[in-house]
Amino acid sequence: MSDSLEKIQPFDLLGERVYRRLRSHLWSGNVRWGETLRESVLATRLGVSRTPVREALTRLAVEGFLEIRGRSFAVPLLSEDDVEEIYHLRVLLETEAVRIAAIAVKQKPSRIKTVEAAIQQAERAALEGDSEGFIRANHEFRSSWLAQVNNRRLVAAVELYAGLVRSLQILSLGDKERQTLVLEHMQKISTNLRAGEADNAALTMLQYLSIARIAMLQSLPAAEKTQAS
Amino acid sequence: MSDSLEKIQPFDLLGERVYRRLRSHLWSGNVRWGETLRESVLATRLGVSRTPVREALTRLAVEGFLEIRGRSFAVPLLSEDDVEEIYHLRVLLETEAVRIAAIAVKQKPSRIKTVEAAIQQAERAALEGDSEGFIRANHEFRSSWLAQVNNRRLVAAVELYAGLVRSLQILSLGDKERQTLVLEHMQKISTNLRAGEADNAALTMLQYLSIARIAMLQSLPAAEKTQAS
DNA sequence: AAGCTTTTTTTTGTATACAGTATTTAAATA
DNA sequence: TATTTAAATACTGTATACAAAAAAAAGCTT
Repeated sequence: MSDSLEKIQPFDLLGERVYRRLRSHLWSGNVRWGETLRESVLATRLGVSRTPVREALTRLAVEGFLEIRGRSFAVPLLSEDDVEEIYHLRVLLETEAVRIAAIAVKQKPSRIKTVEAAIQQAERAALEGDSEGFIRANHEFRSSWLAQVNNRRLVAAVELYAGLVRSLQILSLGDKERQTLVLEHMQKISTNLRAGEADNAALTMLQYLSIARIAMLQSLPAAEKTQAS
Repeated sequence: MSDSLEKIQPFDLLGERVYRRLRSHLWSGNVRWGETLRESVLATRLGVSRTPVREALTRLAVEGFLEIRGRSFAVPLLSEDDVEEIYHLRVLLETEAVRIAAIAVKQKPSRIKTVEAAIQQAERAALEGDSEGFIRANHEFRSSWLAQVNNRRLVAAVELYAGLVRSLQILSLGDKERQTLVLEHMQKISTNLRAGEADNAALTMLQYLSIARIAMLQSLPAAEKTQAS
């Protein structure tokens, strides 16, 4: 499978590395929602100049991880409406994507292996009370079935909208009961995939996302009512 | 409706203006597919420095209007697979979006007016043999029904993927017969919307996109087979 | 002349400089 | 003391400088 003489890839540029660092920083949840970012602060803390920071911020803003407030970039404060919008899209995209994955697994059953590995990882994390590990496994689970989807743009879109609520997952997936519920759905989806039941997989995904949506809404930061004068 | 004392908006920054100019340049079709762009050339021609050009290129790349080839930005060469990917997504997103629009029109029928205006514009352009005007009207038509969709992210996604094939439309929508076919579907969708028939609107949209997909595939630039060594 | 080195040129990636704008702080007036 | 005005500060937007990398050109060898 792997080509020992594949093209050697140039090491990551600063702009790329800053982008990834900032994105995972946003995902980490250690940010104040609504906070406005100062380029020079980030640049200093990351030990680079403002140029690659600015590039990273631009990319993050285009993707929706940041918003433009006035002339600066800010961490968006997700409202209920935002969560509704995102979950509407997630249902649309992920039910379709998982359908495609089910068909792919049907054609070559061995493809289910990575999915099952991710579930085992999640089971272990849930048992050990390792919330961070559970979130990682959850992400691994999504990657594993998405790997069976041959539409790269669809995959990118799924990952994008899932990523937009990632910081809320930390609040939502810390709960033990919720972990069990999520785990059950992961297992059910895996079963559907293994059986090649595209429609069932889509249905289970819908159910999962409905639960996740409610969890997200509950763990939403209290929206400060800003009044226009 | 309009507030005479609404917030005065700052004039567009260079980065924004360059972004729009480059995007419409890409849409214009006056570009060589696969061509690799040189920042300094663009900067000189636009009379600005490389900085805002770079910002615009970054944004365009994130959105998929450009691709990163090595260290530079390049105009992507759309393959058959790309068109299939994009149309798969367009069907998914636009059938759902038009459903929502139909419900919105049902609740307030006057909302159909802008849609009908766009169709009239298209009819006039088709009659006068004004291809450019027809493409504009086609775009106007999409904007008008999208304005009834209250999910901003869904709207943005629809516009994004529609935009990715815009340069191909020039080749595809120049044809007189095709214009008639497209016009018929626009009218049918409008009728469905006016009647508040969400499912029918979605179905008509699917039919329209199926036709458009084939047209796009036919007007695809001959793919030069690049062989890896 | 074909292929390999070496040199030159071009182009990008990042840092920095600087001007204009927004924001904060301080001063002044009522 | 509250409010307005003025001064100072900080931050962004854009241009430019410079170094490293890539590409192109020239020279050498066989």
